[in-house]
Amino acid sequence: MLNFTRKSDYALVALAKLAEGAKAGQPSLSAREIAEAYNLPLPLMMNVLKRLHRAGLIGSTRGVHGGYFLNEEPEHLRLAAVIEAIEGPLQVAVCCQSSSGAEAEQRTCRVTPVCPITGSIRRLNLQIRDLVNRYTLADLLAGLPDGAGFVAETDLVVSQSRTRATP
Amino acid sequence: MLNFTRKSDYALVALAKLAEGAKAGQPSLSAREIAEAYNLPLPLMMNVLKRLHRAGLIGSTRGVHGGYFLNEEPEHLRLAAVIEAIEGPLQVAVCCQSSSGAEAEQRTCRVTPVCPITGSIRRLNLQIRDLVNRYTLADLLAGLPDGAGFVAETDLVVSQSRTRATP
DNA sequence: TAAAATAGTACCTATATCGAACTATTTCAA
DNA sequence: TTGAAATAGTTCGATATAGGTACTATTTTA
Repeated sequence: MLNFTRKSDYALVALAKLAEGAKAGQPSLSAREIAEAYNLPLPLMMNVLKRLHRAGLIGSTRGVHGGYFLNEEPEHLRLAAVIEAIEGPLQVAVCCQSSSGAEAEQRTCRVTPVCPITGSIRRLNLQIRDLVNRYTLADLLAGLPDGAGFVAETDLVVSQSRTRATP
Repeated sequence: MLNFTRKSDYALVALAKLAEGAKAGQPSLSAREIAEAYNLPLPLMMNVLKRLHRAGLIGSTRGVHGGYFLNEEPEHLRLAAVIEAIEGPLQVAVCCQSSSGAEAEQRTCRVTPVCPITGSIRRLNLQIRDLVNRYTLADLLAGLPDGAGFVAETDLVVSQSRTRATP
C-alpha cells in the first residue's frame, strides 16, 4: 500500500548515522554500533548494511576495528538510490516494469492488454520516482521542505472552482 | 515496496469503465460487465466495487437491472481518494500516521523515539500524497503529462557530472 | 416466485517481509 | 600463532499482508 519496507527505513537511519559519524571524525561505524544506537536487532542491521555495501553506497573495512562508511557525500546520495538498493526498482504497479516489460506484464497483469490507464500509471510512476530521487541524504538530515513545492498554485483552485453547468 | 495493491489498480480501471459508460449514456454498469471487460474474476471485482461504494465514490442500484455509477464527475474524483478508499491512508512509513500517532508509533517502530529523520519522512509522505492527490480520474483517462514538471532541470545533471577529484 | 443484482462479512491461500542463523573470510592484537 | 571481532554471502523459518473466494442476506424486476 505504497509504503517503504522497514529495511529501507533502517537503511536510511543507518546512513544518517554514518553521515553524523563522518562529520564527527569517525572513520567508520560497525553494524553493532549502529544497531545499538537505534535499538534495532543486530542481524537485521547487518543484512541491511550488506545490501547497501553491495550496491556500492557504502564502503567497508573488515577485521577487528572494521565497519562501514559513506562512499559519497551526503549531498550526493539520493533517496531513490537507497530505496532501490534495498527493494529493487521503484514501481507503483506491475505495469511499470522498466526492463522490456511486454511479456512479463502479460504474465503478471490480466488487464494490461486492454487497460485504458497503463500509460498514465507509468507516468505517475515516473513522477513519484522523480520526487523520491529529488532529495538526498543531506536533505533528509537538514529537514525536507513541508510545502508541496511542486504543485502549481492553481491546481487545487481549478478543480474546486470548476462548477461548469452540465445541461 | 512503494506499490499500489492490485485492488487499487482494479478500482481505477473499474472507475475508468464507469466514466466511459456514463459518457456513452449508460446509467450504470454491473460488476459482471466490468469484470468481463477487463478479464478479472467477478468476486474480486464485486469486493472492490463494494469498497468504492462504501467510501461514497460510486453509487449503486440493486435488483435485476442494478449496477454502479459514478457519484462525481471524473474531473472531481481524485486518485488519492480512490487509493485510500481501498487501502486506507497513504503512508510511506509507520511514522506517518495521520491520527494521533504518538503511542501507536511507539508500538510499531522501535527507532522513532531516537529517529533523526522522522520529520523529513513525514514531509516526504505529504509530498507523495499531494502528488497522487493532484490528479483526477479525468486526468488518468486523458493521459498524465510525462514530464516530471516539478523536478528542477539541474537535478540529474548534477549527479552525473560530478567527477570531483578525490585525492 | 424466481432470477439477477448489490451488501456485508468471513475465510483460505500464496507471497513477501521480518528477522535470525550459518559458514567463510579478513584483520588486529595478545 | 591463535583468538576475537568484524564483514560477506547466503539460506531458512515465522509472521503479516495481499490476492482471491465463498457464504448469507437483501433488493428489485419480470
